[in-house]
Amino acid sequence: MNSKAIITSALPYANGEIHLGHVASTYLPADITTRFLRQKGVEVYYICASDDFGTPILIQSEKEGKTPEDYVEHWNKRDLEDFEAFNIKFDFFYKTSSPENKQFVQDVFKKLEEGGHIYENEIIQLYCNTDKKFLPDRYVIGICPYCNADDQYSDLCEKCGRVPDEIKDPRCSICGQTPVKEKTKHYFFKLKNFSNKLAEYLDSNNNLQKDVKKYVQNWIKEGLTDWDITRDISWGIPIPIDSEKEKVFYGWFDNHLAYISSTIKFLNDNGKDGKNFWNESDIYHFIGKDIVYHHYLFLPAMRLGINEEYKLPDYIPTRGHLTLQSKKISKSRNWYIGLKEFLEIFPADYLRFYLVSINPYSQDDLNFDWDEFATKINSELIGNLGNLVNRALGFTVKSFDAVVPNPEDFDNMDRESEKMINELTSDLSALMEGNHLDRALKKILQFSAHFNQYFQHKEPWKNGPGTNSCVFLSVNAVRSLAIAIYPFMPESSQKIWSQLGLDGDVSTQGFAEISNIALKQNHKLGSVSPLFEKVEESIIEEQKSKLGDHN
RNA sequence: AGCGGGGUGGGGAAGUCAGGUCAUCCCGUCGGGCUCAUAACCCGAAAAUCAGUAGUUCAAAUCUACUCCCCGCUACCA
Repeated sequence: MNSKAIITSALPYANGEIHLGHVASTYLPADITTRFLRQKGVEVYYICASDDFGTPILIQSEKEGKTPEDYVEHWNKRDLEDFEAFNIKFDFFYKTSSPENKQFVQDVFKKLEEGGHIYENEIIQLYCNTDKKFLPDRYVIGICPYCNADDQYSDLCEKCGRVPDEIKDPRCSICGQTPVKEKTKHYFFKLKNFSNKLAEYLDSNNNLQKDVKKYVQNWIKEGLTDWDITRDISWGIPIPIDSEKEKVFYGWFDNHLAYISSTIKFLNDNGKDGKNFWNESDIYHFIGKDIVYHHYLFLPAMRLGINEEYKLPDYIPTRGHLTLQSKKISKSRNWYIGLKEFLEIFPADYLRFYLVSINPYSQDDLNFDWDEFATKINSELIGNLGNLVNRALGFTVKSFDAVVPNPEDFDNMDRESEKMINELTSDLSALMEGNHLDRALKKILQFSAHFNQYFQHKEPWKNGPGTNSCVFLSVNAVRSLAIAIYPFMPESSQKIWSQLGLDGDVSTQGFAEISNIALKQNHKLGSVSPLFEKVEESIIEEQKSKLGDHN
């Protein structure tokens, strides 16, 4: 394992709030991985930024009568607040509209141009004579050529989900007039040039998921198309060519470069050589499956195009989309749960626990189900893990005056339990390093279940022989759990830590401490109380009834 | 259409890449126990020809071929 790592997650588009789907696939897995690597002693930084540019933001800000600057500033702040409430802890949350990113993007463009990877081409684009501007993407609405739904964007039909090649009956989304076709000069990135090198990169990187790799390799085999990287709008990073004042870069040209520019700024501000650090680190980009194309092809191609001045990704953990009650999340149909709204009802750790437990390391979609959420929280988190913590510590308080007893000679069952503690570190490490967060969490529950059984068999409340050993090992198992669940549920982890009577921040404990039997006789526990409150069915029913139309 | 992923006891999932140690986990049902613990927890039982067919093999949920059925992606989006 590399001693340095940079972790990023897909940049939230600054035009709406963070919802459950966002955090499930990218921000939460990335946050957990960051916390885990830090426990392993890796110098790791989790960097993110808001994605500020593009047509949808420009249009929306115009509608709301705001400048795009103010508009994205608002969402940048709000998103960060929501992330923090969910204990997604970035080391730095910046923005693609930062001066550093502007500079960086323009530099990269120039280098690509010098390298012969950029060319100009005239394309035909719709132009509105009333508004005197070109109309890319969402500036044009019309009839979807596939399903004939009216009032759809030219770059996306929300009815059927497809991307029209050419929309029927095009209209300007600002004034409703029919636009005309005009020629305009655009810049293209020669993605084709990189087919071989991309194939090599994908082949040689064994950390990438096999299924995603296959999928991308097929695209390469079918032949890549060069990529239009400019737009005729005012909101974006200007093209660094004097005669092109009216053009900006397409959002997907500039946004992922903010991974690098934000990291460099953060590290340089903290007295490190950002570029060196980047190149010495393992680079992780956590994404959802919808942006595989950009991260497995555009992003590496652009880094290859500037001679790998910044190293290519080592890991691109890609996860599926979240459905809600088995249906696609949709804001317009009110089939949607905002992160903020959720956290007003349930603790962050409940959501973190549930989302991880249903989220495999694959592109498979996962489903948020309210009933399943309640069951998993009540029976697995509370009935199994919470119960063990509470019964082991509570019993020690009641029967041993909160003091850890001196163990007697271990019998077979004690030794087996001791072994479980000894092996938990390596069992979990293997799973977490392989990004199998769901399996690691299951392993933790298995561990906890074992100690529930052990406690039951030993019947320490009867105060027979072996009671001291049982209490001794159980309390130490709780300590192991506290450290092990830290990446997943940092708040609960810290609570257990305090209940154990341990000082300081549990996050400073190294991962190997999980297997250390560190609480010796005479250690005094803190004050003990149940960690979790059960999820009430009535609240679940209330939440379910909020979804969907209420006309 | 192409590509990708699936079909495992009543429900939801794991296991499939490296075939045997495997039929596992959670919920539910039934019976028992315990009383330290948030009506928790522990033990046990019923219930699956692991979609179907054919094959490879000493051995297949796992590999191969074909068939049926689901879902996702195809360059906007986590």
